[in-house]
Amino acid sequence: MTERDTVRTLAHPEPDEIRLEGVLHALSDPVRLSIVRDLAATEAELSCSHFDLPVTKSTTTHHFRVLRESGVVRQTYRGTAKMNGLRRTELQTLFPGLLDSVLEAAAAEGARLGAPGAPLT
Amino acid sequence: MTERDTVRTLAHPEPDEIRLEGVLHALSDPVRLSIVRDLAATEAELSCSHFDLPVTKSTTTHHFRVLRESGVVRQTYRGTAKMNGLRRTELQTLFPGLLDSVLEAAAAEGARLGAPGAPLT
DNA sequence: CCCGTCCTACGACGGTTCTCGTACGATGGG
DNA sequence: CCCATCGTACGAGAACCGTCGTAGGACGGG
Repeated sequence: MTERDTVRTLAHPEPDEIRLEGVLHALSDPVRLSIVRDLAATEAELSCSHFDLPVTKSTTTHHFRVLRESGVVRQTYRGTAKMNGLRRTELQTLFPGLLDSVLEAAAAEGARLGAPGAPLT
Repeated sequence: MTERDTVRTLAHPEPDEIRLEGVLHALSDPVRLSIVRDLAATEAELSCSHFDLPVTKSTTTHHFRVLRESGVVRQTYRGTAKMNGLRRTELQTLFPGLLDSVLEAAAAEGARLGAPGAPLT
């Protein structure tokens, strides 16, 4: 990394090109929201293939592209793998508290729907 | 209001039927986000015709229905007019802080895009 | 009772999205 | 050098979305 990513770079929107509507739309799909939640659960970057999604690889590529083009995630190549990281800082600067609220809301809904017993441990 | 809305009732989702994805999707359209912002700017309920939207009445009806069916607004008839109010309490209970974050983000983006000079007065 | 206003229903259209399968390029290990 | 792995590109189809126009129903005022 750091300087070894000269080849195969990917286009990302600048902070001032990130649109709230685009971010909300990106997060309004269950598959993509699940990706973002997994990404938010760790500080590390995760490869596309790390995710266990109920769609094919083609569709996975599509969803990651939507997330990247809306400015939610940053993607960098690492050998054959493509690593994904949340653009926390930019999003926090543009829309303070928004990402956290959505993640908390997703967690709340997940607990409400998938675990009525509320597993705390 | 209070008890005069016996006729012509509209179907609204219960709090436990409101889905985060649905709310985010409802808010990801510029017209609908504009409606929600206007609604949030006042405590009063507003009629559909009060809004000055760049679409026809048919489309306006469609957008209000999306907002109602996703659980974002509550609609009640008042004579020939249909009044619209944000479901602040339910949303705050289900997804604490989410609505506020989105509204702040929309305001921030509006200031960033529409008013680079930042009109404060 | 009639009419104007407000909103809805229905049908339609064009565009976008989500999904897939298959075929293809890029990288790194043996 | 070959091959396995990872991701992409390119169709392609089904579904959905945003938009409109027209026609029609409900309400309130004169």
